[in-house]
Amino acid sequence: MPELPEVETVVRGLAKHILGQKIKDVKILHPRSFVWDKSMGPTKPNITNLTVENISRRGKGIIINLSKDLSILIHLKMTGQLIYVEGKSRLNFGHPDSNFVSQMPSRHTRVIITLTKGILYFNDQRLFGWVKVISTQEIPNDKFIKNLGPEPFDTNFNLKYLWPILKRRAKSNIKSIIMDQSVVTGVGNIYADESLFLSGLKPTKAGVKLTQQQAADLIDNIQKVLTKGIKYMGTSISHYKTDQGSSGKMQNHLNVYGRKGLPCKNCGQPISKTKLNGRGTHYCHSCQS
DNA sequence: TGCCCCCTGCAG
DNA sequence: CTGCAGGGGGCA
Repeated sequence: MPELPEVETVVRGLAKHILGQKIKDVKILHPRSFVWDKSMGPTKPNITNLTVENISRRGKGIIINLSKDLSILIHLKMTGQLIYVEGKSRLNFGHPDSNFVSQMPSRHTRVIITLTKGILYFNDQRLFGWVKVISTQEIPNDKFIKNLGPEPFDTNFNLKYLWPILKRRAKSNIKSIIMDQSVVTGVGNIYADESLFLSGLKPTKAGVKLTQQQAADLIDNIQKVLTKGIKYMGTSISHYKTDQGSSGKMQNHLNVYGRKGLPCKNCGQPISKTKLNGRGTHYCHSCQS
């Protein structure tokens, strides 16, 4: 899925377009994709006529606050998309981005939320993602939200915080540590590989073996790579699209991810790809140790 | 704290 | 046909 930069891009786009709009209708095309918090009782909550008051992000989760103290929590997981189409048109001709998702609903549309001025489509090929209705005050107790560590740009994601974790998780490789959402939120497979490349660290390196300087640099590089990802509106390699249905541009600026066999942009040696923690893992054999 | 699993679809 | 895909929950 979308990692932090992709989710942040979607959140910023939605904030620009749907704030203040009222929900006119909700259509559920696949029951797996639409759930609600157990505190809401056994029957499907009705969110029609509620107003979109705020949109934010926590880790890779999207939080849409509605009126009447209700909220929608959304996780895109691997293949989720949230696409907003202004007006009632189903087709969008002449869009400048050739990768624009031209027809909504698509084959993988799971939930359709009709708003006052447009329609919000939740698409999800693999059905791992979800749209969850929850009372706003219950959000901190949500299973997904509760487990999240600090945001990567939060000042308390610092060496003093990370160092003891590296010491404690003595057997864990550094990639699995930075991808653990309870350690720091928002880093997924692409940006983990990219930040480890910038740090000159092999993904398999034991976290406990990092020096304090390396750990501090890693924090810095995680922030740098995520900032760059946001600047380029995310990485569109397979399913990710912005809220406007266009592709991100960060795939053109990656150093290692998806570059197996291509020359390292630093030393020219071919980029290696292996499997680590069950995930495809890219690195430069010569620049990272 | 690793590993299997949830799914669909596409490349090899 | 098998393996793989940007996530994370539940389970030893």
